[in-house]
Amino acid sequence: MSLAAYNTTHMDCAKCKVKRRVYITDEDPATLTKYKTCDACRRKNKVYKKNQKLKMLHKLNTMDQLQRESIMGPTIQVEQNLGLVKSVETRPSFTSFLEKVSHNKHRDVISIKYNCEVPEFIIHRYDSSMIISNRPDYASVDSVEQKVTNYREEVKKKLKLHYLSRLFDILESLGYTFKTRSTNWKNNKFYAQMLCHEDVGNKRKDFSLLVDDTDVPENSQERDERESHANDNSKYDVAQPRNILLYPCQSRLNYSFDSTSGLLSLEYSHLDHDGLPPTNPQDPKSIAHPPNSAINIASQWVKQLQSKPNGEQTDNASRMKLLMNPEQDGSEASARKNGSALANALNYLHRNISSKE
DNA sequence: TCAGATTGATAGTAGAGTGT
DNA sequence: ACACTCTACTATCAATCTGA
Repeated sequence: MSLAAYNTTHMDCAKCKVKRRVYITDEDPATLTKYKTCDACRRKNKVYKKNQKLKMLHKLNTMDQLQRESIMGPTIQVEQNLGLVKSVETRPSFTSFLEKVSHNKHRDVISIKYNCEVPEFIIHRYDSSMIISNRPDYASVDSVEQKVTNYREEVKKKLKLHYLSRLFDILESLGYTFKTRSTNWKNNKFYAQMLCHEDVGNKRKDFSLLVDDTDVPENSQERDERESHANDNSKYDVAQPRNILLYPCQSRLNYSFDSTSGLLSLEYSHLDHDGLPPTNPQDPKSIAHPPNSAINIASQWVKQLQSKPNGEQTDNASRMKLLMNPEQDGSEASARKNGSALANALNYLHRNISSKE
């Protein structure tokens, strides 16, 4: 489209109704077709939205502060700094983060966080233009890739050396070992996830839990077949029990590093093993998955569906009713079993909530 | 068995559009 | 000016795969 064509447009701004013209009401010709409002109106709206957001955040911050004060009394001034985000300098030190982790010896630790800007003398910032522009003419794409790979290796090494090793040392003294679950680079950011070595969530999900042990097939041929498969591990790839106890400790150690800004953030959660029921390492089915885990919920559903006596027909409505209210299935033993499981789960939940208050 | 990579899902956020 | 919805994008997390 020519400039003249743009200037003869009859499109009005949906907000201020001014006739829109390229380079007059709209700097970029593309915005004429992309948006229904002119640059000025969009700018104005953007400023307004930003102010609204700040107001809202300030309001929430004030409400949160009042709420906390009503419960715990006035807190120290640093916490209620008007700036919504604490500056890096006023944030808690890494040592105080480690100190909070150290409490995990006798307490559950839920979602404690640490953020900091890693000094440039520890990890230099990633700058793709530097890598490419400094590339000698003879350099191949491979060598650029190699530089990126080297940089990433360096990041991991330095994070480990300056931060993670200190954290692992504390965890080791508590008797906990965290292993890497996954790592991932995305848009110059490094994400990593670690889990407690003894966390049941760490282990392969055993979907045989969905079928109760007691559900041995009546049919002897079917039963023999199942037993023969039970010994055929290579075929069914069943997780072998190892000689360690497992706990539903809901562990979580996530950290990320922004290689352009140098920002490091860590988040740690882990339930104290002493307060958790250990599982029998010889029996994979004894693994106590957390009550709200998908596998437990699914398992409960399957059990409920299977709990009806053989041959008894149930329509969809009554089956759904049964799922919504499992205690009414008429089977006393089943009700007692499920009831106690539910009660245990609720007690466990309340114990955790009250321990955090 | 493990670390690391890949890929997909999802929650959160910013910005545009529109009506009052 | 304000409130609301919708959409696109981003950050983060989780599942799965692969190679050592």
